[in-house]
Amino acid sequence: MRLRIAPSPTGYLHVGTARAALYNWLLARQKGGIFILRIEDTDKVRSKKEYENDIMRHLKWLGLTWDEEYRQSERYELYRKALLQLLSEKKVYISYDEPHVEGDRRPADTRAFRKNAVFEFQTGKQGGVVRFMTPDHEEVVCDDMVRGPIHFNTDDIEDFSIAKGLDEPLYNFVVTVDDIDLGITDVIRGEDHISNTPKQMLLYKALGHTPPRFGHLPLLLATDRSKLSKRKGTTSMKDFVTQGFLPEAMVNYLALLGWHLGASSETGRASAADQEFFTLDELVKVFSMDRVRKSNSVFDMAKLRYFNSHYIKALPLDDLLKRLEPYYEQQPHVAEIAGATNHPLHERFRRAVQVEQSRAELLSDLVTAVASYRDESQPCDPAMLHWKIMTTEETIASLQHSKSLIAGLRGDEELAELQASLLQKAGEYKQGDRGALLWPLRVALSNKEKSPSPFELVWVLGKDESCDRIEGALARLRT
RNA sequence: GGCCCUAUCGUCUAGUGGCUAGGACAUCACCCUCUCACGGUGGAAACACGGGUUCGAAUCCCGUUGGGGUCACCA
Repeated sequence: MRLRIAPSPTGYLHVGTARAALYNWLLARQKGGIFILRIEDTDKVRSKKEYENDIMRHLKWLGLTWDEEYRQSERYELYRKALLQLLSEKKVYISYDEPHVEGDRRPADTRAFRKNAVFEFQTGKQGGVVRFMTPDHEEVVCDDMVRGPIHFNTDDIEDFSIAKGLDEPLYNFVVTVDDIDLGITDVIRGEDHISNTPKQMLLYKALGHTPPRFGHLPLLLATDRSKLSKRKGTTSMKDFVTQGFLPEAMVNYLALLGWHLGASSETGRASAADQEFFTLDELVKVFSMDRVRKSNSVFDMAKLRYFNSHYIKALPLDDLLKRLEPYYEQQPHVAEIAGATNHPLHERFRRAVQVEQSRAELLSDLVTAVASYRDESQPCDPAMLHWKIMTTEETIASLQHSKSLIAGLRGDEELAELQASLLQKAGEYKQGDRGALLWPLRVALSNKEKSPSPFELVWVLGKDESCDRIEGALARLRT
């Protein structure tokens, strides 16, 4: 089994391309086949090396490694040979006709070009286009892996162009020549290629080969059910990366968009126990084309984020710390602390990550959250420190009480131990109204209305920094 | 417009002739709780429509409507 992903380097790796790559890769790995990356760079004007690099980088980021690599720009000899062959067999012809009359948007009657057909390029004449001599009244049937047989009538297919001159072969032609040459057995691609399929099947026949199996995947749609475009949201893999998505989440979500394992119970009814979390390795085992859906799917950022937070939570701390590294440039001073294990604030940083881990949906958010644990944060609005209808005197008393409790700590307590002892003290304070003790403490430590619990904050900041912050808050209250 | 694909909660989906139409995300309520998250429990929420076939249709057939793709000397 030989499969391929054939992106054209005219843009950054698109999420739709990534999904097609994933499905091809999964099948190849499952069947012990070969997964090929073929860069379709015959469009010399729009193809850019930058895009090619981006596509490769992000396929790797997803974990989709390839076994063979080709570039169409390096294979022109192959296309030229095939073109000459078809020309000599008069299965294609050269046309110098203009495809469209000026101002006319109707499709041209390309078959009419046949009356001026020639089979050799005229010297000195510009703009000869090679067209396929599409047969009349023939049925072409594509037995699609996801849709079943799709019927086409060749009368609906024009004499499509396959090359500009001898040295500029066009899409349908290069794809076919390459897929034959590379021995591609299965073509899994987007539904937008369905209309190309009969043309390519015709070319297979003309070149004396049997077409591969085709499988056309449903398309990814924006929330308004229109085509997924840059304006409608994130589409390129590199943007998902900078936003802080994990490849595990991306792979998992993409796999589920158009594919489903099916219910595990015999009744056929799904239950909460049904699996929706899959690693790449698990997908290799259970993925199958016959469970691919036929209809298009809307790309839902909210669910992707849900998967992302799930995988962030599941990451071991050291692993998570490593994944965070690319995001430090958004918070330069974090990089300094995180990078040096002997930095005085390094342990605090690690603890901050640990505390924020369960709260973050995106890696970039996590880095931002962690950055607020540094020393030089601004003192807060004293009014925020009051719990319910506490007076300034009561709040001061509360904070002083907290401070004496924290000052009495050994300083190396585990989080659970620390929480238990502080919680007990809070229960004894003010008839068990914990907020009277915990709210001012938490606000004094975080300078925020919303934050992790004061226990976690003390654990992260340490005894000394915690006392300093409480002292700072007290000073503000007294003025 | 021609050709092609497609149609279950807002979204992703389970379901292949008999189900109180199930799950997940999102949403709402409650619980947990000093706040925000996390977590837990519960609720609201769907078979596009019209004809058939059948004892019986979300499931099969036809049509309508909606959505999508494609109609380049791009890929």
